[in-house]
Amino acid sequence: MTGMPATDDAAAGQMQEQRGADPETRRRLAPAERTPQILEAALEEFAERGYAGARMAAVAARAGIAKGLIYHYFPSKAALLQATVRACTQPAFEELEQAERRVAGMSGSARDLLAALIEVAYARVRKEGRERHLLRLIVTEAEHFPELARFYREEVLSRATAVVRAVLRAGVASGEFAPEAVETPGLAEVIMAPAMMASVWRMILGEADAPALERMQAAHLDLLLKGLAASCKP
Amino acid sequence: MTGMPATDDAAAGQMQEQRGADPETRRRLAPAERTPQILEAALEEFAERGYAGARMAAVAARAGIAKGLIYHYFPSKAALLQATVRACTQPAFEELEQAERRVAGMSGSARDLLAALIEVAYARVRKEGRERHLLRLIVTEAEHFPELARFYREEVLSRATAVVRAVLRAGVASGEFAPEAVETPGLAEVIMAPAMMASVWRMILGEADAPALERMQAAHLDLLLKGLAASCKP
Amino acid sequence: MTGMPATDDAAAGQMQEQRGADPETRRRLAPAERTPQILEAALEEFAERGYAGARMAAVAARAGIAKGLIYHYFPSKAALLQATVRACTQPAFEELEQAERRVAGMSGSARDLLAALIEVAYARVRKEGRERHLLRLIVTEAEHFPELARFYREEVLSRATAVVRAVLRAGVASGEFAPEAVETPGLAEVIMAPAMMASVWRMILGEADAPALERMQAAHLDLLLKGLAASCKP
Amino acid sequence: MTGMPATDDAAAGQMQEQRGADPETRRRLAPAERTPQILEAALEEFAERGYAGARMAAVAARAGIAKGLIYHYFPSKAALLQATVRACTQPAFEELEQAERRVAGMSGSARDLLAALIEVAYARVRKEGRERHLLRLIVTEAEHFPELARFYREEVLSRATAVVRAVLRAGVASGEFAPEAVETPGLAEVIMAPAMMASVWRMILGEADAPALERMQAAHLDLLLKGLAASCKP
DNA sequence: CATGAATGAGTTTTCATTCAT
DNA sequence: TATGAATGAAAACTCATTCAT
Repeated sequence: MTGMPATDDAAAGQMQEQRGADPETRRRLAPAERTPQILEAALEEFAERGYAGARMAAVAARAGIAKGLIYHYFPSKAALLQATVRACTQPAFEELEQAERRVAGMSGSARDLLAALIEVAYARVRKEGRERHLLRLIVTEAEHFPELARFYREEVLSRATAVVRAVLRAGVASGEFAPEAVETPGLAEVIMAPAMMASVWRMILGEADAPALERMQAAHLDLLLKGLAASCKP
Repeated sequence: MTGMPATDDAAAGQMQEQRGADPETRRRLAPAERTPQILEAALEEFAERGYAGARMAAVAARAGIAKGLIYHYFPSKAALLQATVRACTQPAFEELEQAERRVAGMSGSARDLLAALIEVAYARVRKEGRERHLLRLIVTEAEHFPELARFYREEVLSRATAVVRAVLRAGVASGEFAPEAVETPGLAEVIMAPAMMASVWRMILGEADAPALERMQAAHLDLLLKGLAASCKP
Repeated sequence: MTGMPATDDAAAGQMQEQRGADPETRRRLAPAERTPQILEAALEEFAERGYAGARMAAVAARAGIAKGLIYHYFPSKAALLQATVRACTQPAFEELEQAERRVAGMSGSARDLLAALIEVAYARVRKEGRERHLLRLIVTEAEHFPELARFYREEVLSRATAVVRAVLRAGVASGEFAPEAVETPGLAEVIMAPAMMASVWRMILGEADAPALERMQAAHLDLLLKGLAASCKP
Repeated sequence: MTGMPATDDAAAGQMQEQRGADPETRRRLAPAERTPQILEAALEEFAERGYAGARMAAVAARAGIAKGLIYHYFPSKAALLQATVRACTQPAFEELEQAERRVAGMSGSARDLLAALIEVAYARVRKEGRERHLLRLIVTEAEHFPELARFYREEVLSRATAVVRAVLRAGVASGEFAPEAVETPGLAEVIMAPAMMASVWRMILGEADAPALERMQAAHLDLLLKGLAASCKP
């Protein structure tokens, strides 16, 4: 009994669920390549666990790199979240703008416009991935990270509201929608709420247990068309 | 987003002192008194910080007791959350039932019924307190604590849907609402979504920055009345 | 949702494995009755878990009383162990003395005496209960509680050695045993070791897996009779 | 037994500093070096205090590292003990095997063989260090950690018994020992018990107060030679 | 005498962060 | 740039002991 041998099983190296390839390949990337890799991993981890529950080690593992390397790119956990939000927010912003332009650029009746708007909205909900993660982050951490609330307010809510209002104005102008549609404050929010709530329900209940999107979308459009129609006299 | 973690607001200074009584005497309470006290504190802490972010010491401080005492009543942090959810869920359930009965017991036109339903829904959103906390918990932690998702699905979503459908049926039966109202799946969800989303917006943006409730409520009711009306021919 | 109800399941009162009778019966005992009850419980707990591993709450539970009551009788955990050892040690001491006298009082050949001695020794090993617990305590805690070592040295080892020597002397005197038997230091220890080791083996391996007592006893006696015999010329 | 817990001897003062190197630099070692270092420290601590009494902080201090580092290598206190036992057990096993071979490889009379066996056994007892610690651990914690009991049963007891039986067989074959020696079950255990008990006595009473090894060894061998001799007619 | 709620000083365990290699 | 061993401060949890009832 001269040397106490290292027990093979118990020792080091738990939680190696790297993503990246073999250890050789993963070395020496330029910051421009490494950064988005880390941010992607961070987004997933933060969205899944929340800020407090996220572990830097887990982010590193998801990114397939060592813990320490994160600190070459971001000075702290908080900074990583900040960067994550910004990185996430930028494309989301662009995508929203795109959708906005798409709707704005449309010709046709206001009813078709509305239908297109609704379709775009539910399409966003259907989509997996970054946006869902971002929403999760917003809902979960907005209270603690004001930038998230700001982004949601300015880039999501008010933009969406603006688009809806534009459509309403077009409909009223063309005589398709009742004139009140442009004068009722809060209407735009009511109009877009169901699609957004569908997203939240999916967050809470999961894809499987949440209300079916197609049905909601159809019922939603139908209700709006009737409810906004100029000819409608309740 | 300048100094990431939003300066730990209230509880920063090092855990605020007791709640009510004098900090001197060590009060001995019966478990039946102490338990809800702890659960109350836990609900606040969990809702405010999320499960991972919540600290047992903070719960104890909120309840005005020593850390260790919590473990006299609950064996672990997870168990405390579990108990908190259950305790929280029970009264919430009862209140929902009450609201349900109130609507069900109403006489009058379906349009009045609908108005009443909407009023009840927004009234819930307006109310501060435990419910808001519970919602926060659900949205934030449902993924990690299935009981929360279960509660939301069974006690909130499906109940609410049922009530809405009942109103729709009544309206169709009385000829006030168009017949499709009872046949369109997903309609009930669309109908109640705006009120629920209003709650989520308040969670994300705070009381001040969220869309105004009264406006939404009015626009919401108006849209529904028009959209559901039998006479409406879009 | 007015009061947060106490969750029935999670709350208080784990580990009630009282021994005593119904809660009414167990009240108000005179110290003379309560003390041994506690000491008994303490012995079991200390023997089973060791000093550090023993919990006062567990002792109380074993004794069927409340934690606090122990402190009416013993000022601290250490004091409880001390008292336990003393209480345990006293009867053990008496029993040892008795066995000593029994052997001393025997008439007959030294060989019979030796057989009787061996029988007494193994009988002790066979016996369950307090002694086994005391031995466990001694082996486990002697290092930390000198009184235990002292007791073992003075009351167990040296007494046992003395008895063995007396038998040897008798055998040599009667010519049955070879004269060296009284002059060889360490022989007495060697003679009694197997019975004691049998006890230790039972501690380590449990009743079931330890070497069979009957076989050891027979082999032991046989070996001694041959090995000590005056007629033996190896 | 005056001041119960025997004044915490060495480690009292507040945890002795490092072991070897300068306390300044933070040394980065390969796991293959650090692991045995920790296991060594753990063995000492566990042996000295028992599982329940051992403190992770003390293990860390003995190893000259920070508390947290232990958890880099072992997930919990229990796992550390487990690993310690395994690590400890491996060399012990090898040494036992060596001793076995040494005896097996001997030529000469069975009496010489027996003498050699006894010498090996007492030599083990005399030796300080890891073995003593392992024995302590086994005696103290076998009940709670079955692996310890298993190791003792399979690697110590049964091996030792086998060696003794081999010697007995050789002696009977050569006519030196009486034929019963191979047929008496339990004899092997009786034969090796005194050496083992000597170890236990040292554990209980300390080096100083335990029966003298040399005397026991001499008396032991003498008794065996006489008791096993073919020529002996008691 | 008796209870068990309450405390507080530890102990184990976790993890962001640092730094030797 | 990259690693993961190492640290330290904090958080979860335990339990001997106290004390209101």
